[in-house]
Amino acid sequence: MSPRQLERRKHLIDAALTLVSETGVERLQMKQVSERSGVALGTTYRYFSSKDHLLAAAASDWRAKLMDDLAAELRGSVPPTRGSDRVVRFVRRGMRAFQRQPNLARLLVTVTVSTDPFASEVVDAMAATGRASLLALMPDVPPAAREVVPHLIDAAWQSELVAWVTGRSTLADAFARLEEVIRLVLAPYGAGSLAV
Amino acid sequence: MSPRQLERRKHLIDAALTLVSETGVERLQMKQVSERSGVALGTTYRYFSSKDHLLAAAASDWRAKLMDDLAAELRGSVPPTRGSDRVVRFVRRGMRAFQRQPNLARLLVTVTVSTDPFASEVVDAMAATGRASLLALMPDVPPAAREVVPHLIDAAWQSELVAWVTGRSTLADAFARLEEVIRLVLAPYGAGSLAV
DNA sequence: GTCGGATGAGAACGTCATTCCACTTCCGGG
DNA sequence: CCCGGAAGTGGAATGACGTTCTCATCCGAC
Repeated sequence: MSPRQLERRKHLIDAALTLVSETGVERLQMKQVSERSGVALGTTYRYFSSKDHLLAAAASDWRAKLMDDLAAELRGSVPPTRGSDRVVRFVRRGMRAFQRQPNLARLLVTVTVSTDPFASEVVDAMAATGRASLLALMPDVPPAAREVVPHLIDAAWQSELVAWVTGRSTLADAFARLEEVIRLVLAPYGAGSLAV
Repeated sequence: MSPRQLERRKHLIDAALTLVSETGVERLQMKQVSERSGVALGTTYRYFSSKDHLLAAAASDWRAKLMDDLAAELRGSVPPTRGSDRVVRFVRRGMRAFQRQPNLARLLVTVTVSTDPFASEVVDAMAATGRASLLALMPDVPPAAREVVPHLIDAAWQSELVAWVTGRSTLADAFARLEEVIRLVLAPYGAGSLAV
């Protein structure tokens, strides 16, 4: 892919993200994306074979930025000693980011349930990095649980995200439940850290 | 609502469920529903103000039947003593039901992420009954955890359902992970039951 | 019976995603 | 430097639906 093409691709994704964050996924039209990005509609389809494909790419892009920001943000502050606090803090910041960009949060959900194969790949990749980030925050969890626990927290997070995005719960409630889950799941491993 | 009208409503929902299970949600057309049910298209919209509304009603209906079947099925066999086994067995049967009706499972997911207000209500109600069923299977969980634990298992279940429905994992893998989650979460409360 | 709301049957409308067309513009190999 | 084909442009055309509309007919309450 030539630099020129990479740039076009980026413009498409940026335009999609801008438009989604402005008006929501459901009102996103391919024509708008093409206009806003300065790429012809037909060409758009040369880069992304379908709207779902573009949405998945855009979601992935945003999510990557988000994780970078989160990592940087956390690095800048003193980490709490207790494992569960670290995780809770991480999740709280994640939720805040969603709050700032509700339309992009909804985009994430849309892509998560998309049956487009590319979307599935992207979602898998996102889930993997998410679990890795969580795992990094819980060094005291024993090997036997290092697979399940992050998976579990990720699932709970997804679930709250969906509940919030669909208007079934407030962000505060969602976070509260999520925090409860985290504390419950990490409780058995917290003692060691406390002693440090 | 007259009996006549209740019947029409039922026909609409049945037709929707039949068509969805035959061809999948994405190919479901309102026109087909109207033809298959013998209710005029315009009338359909008098009963359900939108496709989402109809889908939500249909999903709710199916899910209710499903839960009844599950309850009956479980009642018919000897319950294992250990709490986590009971829950695992319940979830396994649930998963099998999804396997039998993948298109309806997908319908469930579709409705779960729908932003239609009626859909949200329905999803909330479904989640509540699901949690109640789970809770009934874990009598040894102490009061402090009787809210979180079912919630947690439900979230994990949702998450696996989505992963399966979108082709990100096989049903076997989904169930295996789910079982692991259940055992992990219920481990602290299992001892008492074992002793019985 | 009679009248008004409900229904049937299906045409008509409006909104997109996706594809096509007729030209330009680019770009790498000769 | 030149040329041919690939890539891009701008926008029209297509096709698929969800939703609404029309109007003739039906049904139940009075």
